[in-house]
Amino acid sequence: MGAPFSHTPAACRAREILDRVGDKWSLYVISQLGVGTKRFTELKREIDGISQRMLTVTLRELERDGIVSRTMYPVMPPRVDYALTPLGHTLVEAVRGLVGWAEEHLDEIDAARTTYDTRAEQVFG
Amino acid sequence: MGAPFSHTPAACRAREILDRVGDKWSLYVISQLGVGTKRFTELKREIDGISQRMLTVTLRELERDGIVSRTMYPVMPPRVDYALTPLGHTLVEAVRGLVGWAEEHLDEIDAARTTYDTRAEQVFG
DNA sequence: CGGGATCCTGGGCGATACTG
DNA sequence: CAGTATCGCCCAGGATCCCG
Repeated sequence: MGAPFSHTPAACRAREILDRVGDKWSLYVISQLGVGTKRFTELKREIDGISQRMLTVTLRELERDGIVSRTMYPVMPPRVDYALTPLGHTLVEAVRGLVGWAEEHLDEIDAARTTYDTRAEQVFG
Repeated sequence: MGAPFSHTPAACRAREILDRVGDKWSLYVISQLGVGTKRFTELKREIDGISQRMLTVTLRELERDGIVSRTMYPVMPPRVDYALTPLGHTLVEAVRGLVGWAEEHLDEIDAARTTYDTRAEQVFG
């Protein structure tokens, strides 16, 4: 106790996964694949605002990390299925904790922001 | 069940906190403050590689979000203490889950990367 | 000591066009 | 359908200087 997550070393580990999951799109992709196996276009349609480029890049990254599996069918037109690996599923579980925290405390954060901004507004013109 | 974190809406919530915690320095600052109250220079010394600018920016952001408290003493030379708020402490708890996942699975990720890169190396020259 | 103000650069990301 | 390739923008964040 005392030390939160034994600070420096553990914080580094945490940052490593934040670098994998904390980018703009990874979490959305992981979230969608948590529902079940999906095809490329399906993901593109469901993840609002993502470009085909970023979907490809994100999927490659996640595949490289062993979080997402890619299954290609040699047919015309091409068909590729994406799914979470077992490792990917454990990640979803881990992230669930953060989501819970978010749902529980996001209002407090918004309130704190409003308070902070209002105070700043009063101090200056 | 089935849906991991009821995908879209919850994934958005998760991204909101990832935007707060997932930047380059926030987690390090939070981690250090989890140990106890610290002064500006103390944090700067303990967080390797952070610039005074980014420490200031990060602290302001966390203060605005109600995660960090700032106490100023009107003395010369100035003295400012930073500490986690109660909300900040709950965040540390939530992040602990991710840290645990990191410690447990980071080796698997590294292995997956090596495998992936090796395979790519064999396919191309 | 604890910052602000400025300037500058890298690379993350979007837009667009082309392919098997 | 499922990508790859190219270009270019933007801004997070580093470096530097100054100030109460």
